[in-house]
Amino acid sequence: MGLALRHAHRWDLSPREAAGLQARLRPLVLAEDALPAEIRAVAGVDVGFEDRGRITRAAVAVLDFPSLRLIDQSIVRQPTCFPYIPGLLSFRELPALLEALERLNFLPELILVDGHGYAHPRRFGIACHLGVLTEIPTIGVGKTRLVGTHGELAEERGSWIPLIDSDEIVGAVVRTRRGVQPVYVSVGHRLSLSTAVDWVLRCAPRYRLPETTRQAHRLASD
DNA sequence: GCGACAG
DNA sequence: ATCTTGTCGC
Repeated sequence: MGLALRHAHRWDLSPREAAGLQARLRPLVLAEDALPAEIRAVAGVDVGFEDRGRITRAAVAVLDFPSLRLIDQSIVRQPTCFPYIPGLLSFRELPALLEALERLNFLPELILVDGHGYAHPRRFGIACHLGVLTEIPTIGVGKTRLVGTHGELAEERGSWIPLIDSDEIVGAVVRTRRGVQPVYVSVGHRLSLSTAVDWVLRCAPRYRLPETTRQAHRLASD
């Protein structure tokens, strides 16, 4: 309860129609800080698959901030409705994820998504899509690159450099832990890139991936 | 036509 | 994402 979809739409679209919808929703993304003054709960969302991909399992882990203790969770299983197509990930994972969010007892003020946000071919990755539909601030945290190039990143935790695509800064390559591969951070909705990087570092005090993502992944996997 | 390609 | 054993390093 409490979750009101601002721009709900149909999900039974062809890949071509899906790409067109992304272009239509893209202008709704706000890449400026518009978060609540106090953030008490941060959530991580992730999706796993069963039965060789026929079943989609979406999970949401809500953590108290700054303790990062799990305070609420939700797991939803649904028949998979869309194939995996690079650039159209949200049409495969969001239906189940939105259902999981609706079943939450406590809504978070910020969501870290497993996948890119603005660092996307049409600047509308799954983090942007989820943010625009729910109006909850979101951050895209990818484990691998979808678009863009970047230079050498310093080794120390906390260092970051811009991710550039078509002469535009679309995200940041962030070192959340020394000696491990960086993560790709980008704006989802209602915050700036630097604020997004700050929150990812605050939520990933020890491991490569944010605690939010780790918890959600655990729920969506085993 | 030849690669690249989130999860 | 998922299918899968051992292995290198702190």
